[in-house]
Amino acid sequence: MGRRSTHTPEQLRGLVIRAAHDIIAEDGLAGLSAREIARRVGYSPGTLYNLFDSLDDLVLQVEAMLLDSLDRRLAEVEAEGTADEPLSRLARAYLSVCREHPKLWNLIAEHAIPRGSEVPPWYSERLERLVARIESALARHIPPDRLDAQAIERSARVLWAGLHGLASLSTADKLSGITGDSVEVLVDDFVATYLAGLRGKVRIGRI
Amino acid sequence: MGRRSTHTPEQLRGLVIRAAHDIIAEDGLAGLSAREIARRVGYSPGTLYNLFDSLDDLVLQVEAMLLDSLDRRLAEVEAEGTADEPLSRLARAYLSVCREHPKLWNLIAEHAIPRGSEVPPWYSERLERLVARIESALARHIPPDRLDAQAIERSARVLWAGLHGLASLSTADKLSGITGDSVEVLVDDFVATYLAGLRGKVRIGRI
DNA sequence: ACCTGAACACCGTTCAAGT
DNA sequence: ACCTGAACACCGTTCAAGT
Repeated sequence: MGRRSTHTPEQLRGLVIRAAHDIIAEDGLAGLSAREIARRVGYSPGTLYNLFDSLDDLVLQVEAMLLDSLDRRLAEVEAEGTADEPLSRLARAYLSVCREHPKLWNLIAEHAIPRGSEVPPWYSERLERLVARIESALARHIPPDRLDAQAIERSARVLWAGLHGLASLSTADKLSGITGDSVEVLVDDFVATYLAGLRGKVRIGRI
Repeated sequence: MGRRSTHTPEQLRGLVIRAAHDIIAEDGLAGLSAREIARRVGYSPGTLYNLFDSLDDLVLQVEAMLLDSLDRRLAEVEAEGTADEPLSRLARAYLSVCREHPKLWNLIAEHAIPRGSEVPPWYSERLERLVARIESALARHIPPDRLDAQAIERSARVLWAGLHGLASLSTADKLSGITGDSVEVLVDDFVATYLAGLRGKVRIGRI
């Protein structure tokens, strides 16, 4: 056996990442295996290890792809400029992405950092980009002279984490409850109430 | 081979659950295997399947144990009655439990429902119990005549999900940021600001 | 009745051997 | 230079066979 010129390394990387993406979308992370990916792309399992350090590394690449597509979606929504408050629009867009592909999105929720290592910088940067979108939407809600940069960053992180928690519990079906408010209602309540609290604080100069 | 009278079935169940608990605390869910558990308790792997339907079932039992111990911890805190607001105390207690045993706690965050099945009722009940603690703490913050039962349940769920998101992202190290507010600061901000918003709404009769 | 251990159908990962 | 496929050390789960 030997070299095949059918795919350049970049093409092959793309094929492999897409195959992994599809498997996870269908069967979740549990359904993913190096052998199954190899089967789908028509190469042997060993070849994956020419392209990626490990399966964990490959999964991280899929996560990066997802974060990028989420970011693009949020950018679209930001550009829309409908009557709604920008933050609610962001929140609802985020939620709808999670609900369209729950198994894919679960990756970001469930994937703890592999063993002893750190979150790679390119991954953190993508998270930062998402938080930055929330920050800029926040800045349009609160007069900037009333809320310093650190307070905005803090609030943006709280909003991001809250959305994450709501989406995460919702896709895991751990948020049902008796009265059964939908996640959408909970997200709207969260954003509106937190913002109301923030405006109140700004008004009385507590920040 | 054959029967051993060294342990009653209940004792053995307890030993197995504790062994699984310990393995997860040390190495995370990835380190768990039926064979390793069997090794630690000194039985063969097959024996586990006399006691549990599957590894997933066993893991769910560990989660139940964790939710119970979290509930006991919150009950203690509730009884304390220090000067702090009860909700902040609950939130900080919850956070400290997560931070003491991040790998164990990650179970609850990362464990999606196995394949096609539902969350078992005894599991949902335990989640309900936690949310109920938040509800009763909330009721002490807001005059009950100003906030109906459904609104309290909604707010309790939002608070619970927000805490979950903050704890989850924090243990996954995905919340770091530039200015580096600690999770404690973020949790305090979340609870205080959301509550402020809630009080504001109550005051102007929006609910 | 309870427990074992071999067996089945899988894994992730490595690496000599091939083209 | 790139790819294979056998090999290694693992999995979860089942079940005939043993006491």
